[in-house]
Amino acid sequence: MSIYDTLNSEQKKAVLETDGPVLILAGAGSGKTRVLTHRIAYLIDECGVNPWNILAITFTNKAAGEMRDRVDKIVGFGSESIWVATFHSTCVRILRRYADKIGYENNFTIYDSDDSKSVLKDICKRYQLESQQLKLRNIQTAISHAKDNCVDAHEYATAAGTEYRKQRIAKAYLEYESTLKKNNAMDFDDLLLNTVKLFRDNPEILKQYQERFRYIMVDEYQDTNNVQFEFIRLLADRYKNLCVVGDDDQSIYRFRGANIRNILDFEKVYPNAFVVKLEQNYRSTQSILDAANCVIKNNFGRKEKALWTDEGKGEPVRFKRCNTGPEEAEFIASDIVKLKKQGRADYKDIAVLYRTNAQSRLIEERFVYEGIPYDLVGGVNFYGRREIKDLLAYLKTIDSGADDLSVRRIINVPKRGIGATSIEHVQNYADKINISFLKACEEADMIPGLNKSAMAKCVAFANMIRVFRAYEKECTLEQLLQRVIREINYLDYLATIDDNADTEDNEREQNVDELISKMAAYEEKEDEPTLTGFLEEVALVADIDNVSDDDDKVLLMTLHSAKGLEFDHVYLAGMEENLFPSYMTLMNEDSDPEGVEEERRLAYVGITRARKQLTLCCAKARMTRGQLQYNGVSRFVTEIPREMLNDISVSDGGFLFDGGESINDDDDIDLDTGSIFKKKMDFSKSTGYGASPVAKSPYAGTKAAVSYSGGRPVAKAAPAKKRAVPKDKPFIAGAAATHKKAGITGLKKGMPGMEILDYGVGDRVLHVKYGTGVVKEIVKEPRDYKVTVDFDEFGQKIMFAAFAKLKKL
DNA sequence: AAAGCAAGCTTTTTT
DNA sequence: AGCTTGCTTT
Repeated sequence: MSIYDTLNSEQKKAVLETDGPVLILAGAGSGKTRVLTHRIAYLIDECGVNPWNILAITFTNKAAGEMRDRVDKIVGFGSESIWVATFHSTCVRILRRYADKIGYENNFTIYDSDDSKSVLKDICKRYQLESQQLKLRNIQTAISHAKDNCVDAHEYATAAGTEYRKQRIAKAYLEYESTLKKNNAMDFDDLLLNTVKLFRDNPEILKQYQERFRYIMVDEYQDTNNVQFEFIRLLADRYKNLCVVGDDDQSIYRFRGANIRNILDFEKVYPNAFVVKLEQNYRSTQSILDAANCVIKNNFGRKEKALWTDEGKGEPVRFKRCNTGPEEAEFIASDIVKLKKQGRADYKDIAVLYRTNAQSRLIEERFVYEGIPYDLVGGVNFYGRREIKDLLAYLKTIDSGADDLSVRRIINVPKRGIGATSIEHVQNYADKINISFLKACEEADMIPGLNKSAMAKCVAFANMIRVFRAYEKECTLEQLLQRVIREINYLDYLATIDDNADTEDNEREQNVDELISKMAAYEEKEDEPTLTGFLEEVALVADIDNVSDDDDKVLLMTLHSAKGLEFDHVYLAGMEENLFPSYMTLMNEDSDPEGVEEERRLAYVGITRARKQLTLCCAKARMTRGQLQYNGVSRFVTEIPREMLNDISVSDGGFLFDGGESINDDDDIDLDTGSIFKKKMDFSKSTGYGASPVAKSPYAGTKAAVSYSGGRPVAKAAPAKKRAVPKDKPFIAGAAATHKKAGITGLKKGMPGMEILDYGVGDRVLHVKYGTGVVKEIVKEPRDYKVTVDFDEFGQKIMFAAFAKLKKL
């Protein structure tokens, strides 16, 4: 008996069909990872394929790591030379070798979407590209989609033709591209697009990789976009041993450019493709699968399939409609407490899934209140935090210095008295002679318009970076980071930036510590740790990558993040029309019916995460963006026949939800379970948890709870006690603040003060920024003169004489 | 230069 | 509602 005998017949077919294109349509929970790993083992052990020739691509590092572990377990020898990686890291590895072939340096930096955004913002400002109809956000997604479709800036500009909107996007795109190139930086989309470019322009390099990767496997194929498709197509073009695994019903990343046609049309692109359907589910009970099937069958144009299981019916799917959002959270929390008490589940067997990150707050608050330990996935990314971005910018600058964005981020952080005006001068100079911002700082004494002290500060900054670079050569990465933090007094700086000094700064400090440990961990595990390598790793992690099931905690996350995971008990929160499906998709339903279909697939993903018990929850009324909204029950609930649901909305049973109908203000609702009127009152007072110690400041409590422990960027439920100890700290901080304030005012006294003005009403004056204008009015104030000037170009401005520094003409 | 304040936007999802 | 942003104020 071989390991392959444990597979079912369809799985076995998928494993044994090793050559040529293969499409595995793998329903949720049908054991696709198992198939993939066995397939790899089969290739190596039975077909004599060199592990070196195998490439397996996934979407997340977490998935890659899991696959790697499982492959290691069943492949006898050489499993370490199998290339298992995400799309992005695969491309980075290729580009680190060959970026110079397409006009980059090989040590390019990687921009996350925040970085792209700030670059674009500068551009939009400079060229006045933003408007009511065309917002920064639109431009950013337009560019991203263009890249997803392999359209570069020039092609986009050509295609834009006379269309004004597109012309402006094209302008932004062109500028954006040249800025990134100048900064030797690539964004996420570039990693793919540039690799494809590299392959297209350099057939010999492509051939080399084609020869290397003779057997290619792609997981989650339904979520590939067009560049990813092209990347794979090119790689597989020589041997065509391409095996893709996916489920069209789980395609949920269209907004990110994923093209569901890639999987639906696979057989058109590869007419001789071997197709296998895996429909037997090894995860969930039949009740859960029935619910999933009922929902997903409402989609059109899908590949027909239906999940089934050998296991029994199990418990029926539960449905609970609460009055309000907080009540929904309360229900979920108390239900979990019950599960735990009855010994039916550990915390780690439970997940709460929702459509939008904003929904996590209420649930978190309630969890803190009930003392339920939880991990929060997503939300504000660890690497998106200010203090982390600052330090990474230092590291990036030390590593390369070509990236102006990073240099400009830190040149005045902590404050060095280099203000916006000075930065502008330096930038202008750099632009003029086409050098980097950092280089311009080095030769700041050559910069016209820059005053003496600013010059000195810029040069000092450049020197400091030089010193840091020397450190890099002589000490470990961790020591380097520690030294940087110490020498720029970063922790002192952090203490000054948050005004609510009690918890915030402490949290930032913890994040800094966390970054240090991540650096240390990286150094530990890597054979040849480099700064570039660390920055790269950091740039390509997703929040979900850091989730491990070692901790006994309930997981809170969006439905998107949950793809690929499974739990005994799953709560789907916020099953309401306008929330899920979101009002955005409902608004565009007529013009874009695909949107709702994608939401339905998302519902399908959510439902099929559950192994034993699924609970669908919603609220009749909910606070959304500061407004009370009444939502009907989500269609994804009503698509499941009532008799298949156990409605527990009223504890004594018998109450059935009323269709998808929404309720109005003056509808009388459930006066027996607490009237909606009363709940409305609750909304006005924070979030309605009365006088509990946590409720005193529910949000602050939650924030404090979001800490970074155990090496992962996830929140954990913090005990509510935290407040008591640092009680005297705000006092000290407050005292310090007072001193500082006094210091500033003291300084102020010695400042310009009341000078005698050399101009009067009616005179023409010159302002450094606003140019020329006419003085309209001068009002004497206790400290200074308030001068009103009508500028020729900027209109009327009121300013203080001491700061305006007007010159009489 | 930096603090303080009003305005507007957001969040649907993220490698 | 909460957060970021830009403008005003000192």
